[in-house]
Amino acid sequence: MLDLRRLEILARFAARGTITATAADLGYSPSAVSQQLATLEREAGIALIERTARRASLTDAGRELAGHAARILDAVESAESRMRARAGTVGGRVAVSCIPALAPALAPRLAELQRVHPELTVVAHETGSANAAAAVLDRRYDLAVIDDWSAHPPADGTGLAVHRLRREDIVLAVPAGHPLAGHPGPATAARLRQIVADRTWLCAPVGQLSRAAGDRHLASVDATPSRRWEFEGLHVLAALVAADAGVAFLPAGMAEEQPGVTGLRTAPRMRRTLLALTRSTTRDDPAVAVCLRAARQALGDGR
Amino acid sequence: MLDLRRLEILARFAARGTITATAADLGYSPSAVSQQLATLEREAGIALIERTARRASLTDAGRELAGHAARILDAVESAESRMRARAGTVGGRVAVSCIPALAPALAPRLAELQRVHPELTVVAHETGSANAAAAVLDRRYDLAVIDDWSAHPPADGTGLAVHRLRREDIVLAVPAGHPLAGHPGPATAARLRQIVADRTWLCAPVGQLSRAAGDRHLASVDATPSRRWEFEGLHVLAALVAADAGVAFLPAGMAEEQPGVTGLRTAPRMRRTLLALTRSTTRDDPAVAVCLRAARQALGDGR
DNA sequence: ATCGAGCATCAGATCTCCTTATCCAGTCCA
DNA sequence: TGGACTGGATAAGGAGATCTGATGCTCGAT
Repeated sequence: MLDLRRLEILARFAARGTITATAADLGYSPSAVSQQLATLEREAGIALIERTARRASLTDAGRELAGHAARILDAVESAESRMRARAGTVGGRVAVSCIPALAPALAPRLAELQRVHPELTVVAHETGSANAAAAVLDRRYDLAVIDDWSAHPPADGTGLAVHRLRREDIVLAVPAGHPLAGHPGPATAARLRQIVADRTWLCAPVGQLSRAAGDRHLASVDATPSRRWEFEGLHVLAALVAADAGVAFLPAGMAEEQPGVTGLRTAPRMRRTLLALTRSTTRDDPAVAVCLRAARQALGDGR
Repeated sequence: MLDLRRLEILARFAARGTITATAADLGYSPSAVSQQLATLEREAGIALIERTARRASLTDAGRELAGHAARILDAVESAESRMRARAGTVGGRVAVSCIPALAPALAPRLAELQRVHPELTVVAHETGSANAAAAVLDRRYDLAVIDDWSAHPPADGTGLAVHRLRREDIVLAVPAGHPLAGHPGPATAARLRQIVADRTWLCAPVGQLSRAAGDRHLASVDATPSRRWEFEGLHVLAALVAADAGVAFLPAGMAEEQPGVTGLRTAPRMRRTLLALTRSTTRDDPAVAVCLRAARQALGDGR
């Protein structure tokens, strides 16, 4: 009978592509991974891996078996979650990912969990929203807090459970001294076109969801920034606006909290949604549930 | 992570009910089973087994986990079959069950397989048709050859693949010296009513499918045997008819082969269907496929 | 040409798991 | 009532699996 741990190694290898990375992910030595994959090939009775001296890649059979492995591991994880739910024990290791901007708000809540549930180990990382879904499905994280800048955030899908934490309005952040700050009407298309012509436009680097959403909005009102500066991190953008370095789109809460910044409602309205992602196989796991609840308390809008 | 072998032990325990029987099924000592189940409980973090001194039975959690285990093991077996199909190798162990009457015809074909495919091990048993489906689903057998005496044989169902091998007419077998043997018209209702009044009715014991089907037929033509003898095995019944001990329903082929017996067509027509059962998870396994092909050649009607 | 990344293989230490032996608690039966 | 039997748990020991660390190989990049 095929061995579950070997199947897990194969699935991880399919996701990562090299034996060394697979070993690092799983906490084994590359040697162990190499041996286990060799054993799995013997058990399966067919070549799963194409070996060159420097590179190992999956054969067709290997790819197919990795697919089966993913489904099998899902079923096992699901069964484990159900048992933990029955036992009602909060324990084990939960890997959490959070976008950097929200980490300061989330971390204390998670730290508190460790106090309430001594058996629980939370491992938290900061990562962007872009690949979070894949990372959760890949079991690199069990819970990921991300933001979604599109009008219609994703819903539960293949293996992924999506939990809406909060909706936030996006505002045009201008320095408190700016003429528009005195007339706090909405940032209409005309106003936007004018301001991007006058002032430096501050935004996230290409590839970030907030950048794409902001660019879409500007394009929709036919506003083309005359000068762009790119910075990583919404808090950095907020500080730059306060320092009169330019203007930017920011979440309303963040603009309010930043002294020296005034936020103007956008028209048409622009929003982002804070989401938490889990695997549907861990839906029943109490450990994941308490982490999700902590995220709701730290970041949710109370619903 | 839950261990696959332990899950298999749990699933088997759920099917058998005692640790000793589980161990016997899997070829372990009871001690090993006991230890593995204890380990599984520790891993699952919840009691799976209710232990009294003399009896071990599943808790609710244990029953649920056994259900998950069955699905997981199905997925694993399916993956294994797919890999074997890709490799195209006929090997491993195939457990075959066959109803006693057909075993003499099937066995030589299976023996030949062992010659053609040295890597293949076939383990054959004779069992009745009644519990064959459950035994196949339970992995006690990989292939079961059974007969079905109902008008509408079962089709593929939950996890079971049904392969039709042959349909056979059922005839009324009378001794060659009997008056009806000279007038080989069909055994109509009237003739049946008369003959069961005159002669001893030979049939299989209660519980056999052939017995139930025969009784149904007799009842449908309102014929009540005046005297019954019950014997196990259709070949035995054929020999008894030849020895002028009575009359019986027999498959046409069996009646023809038996010297001293004449078969009369039944009206309405009565038939049995020879079926082979496999798990749908082993549909792709070449080893099961060659055994099924052997059964078709030995017992099928060439379609 | 040299270096480094990635992988395979080997030897040894550790750990897992199975078996045998023994014990315990009910149940059956005389 | 008291053995014999059945079903299960536990302890000890050995066989086998698996991990690590060391070593060597190949290929591509500097």
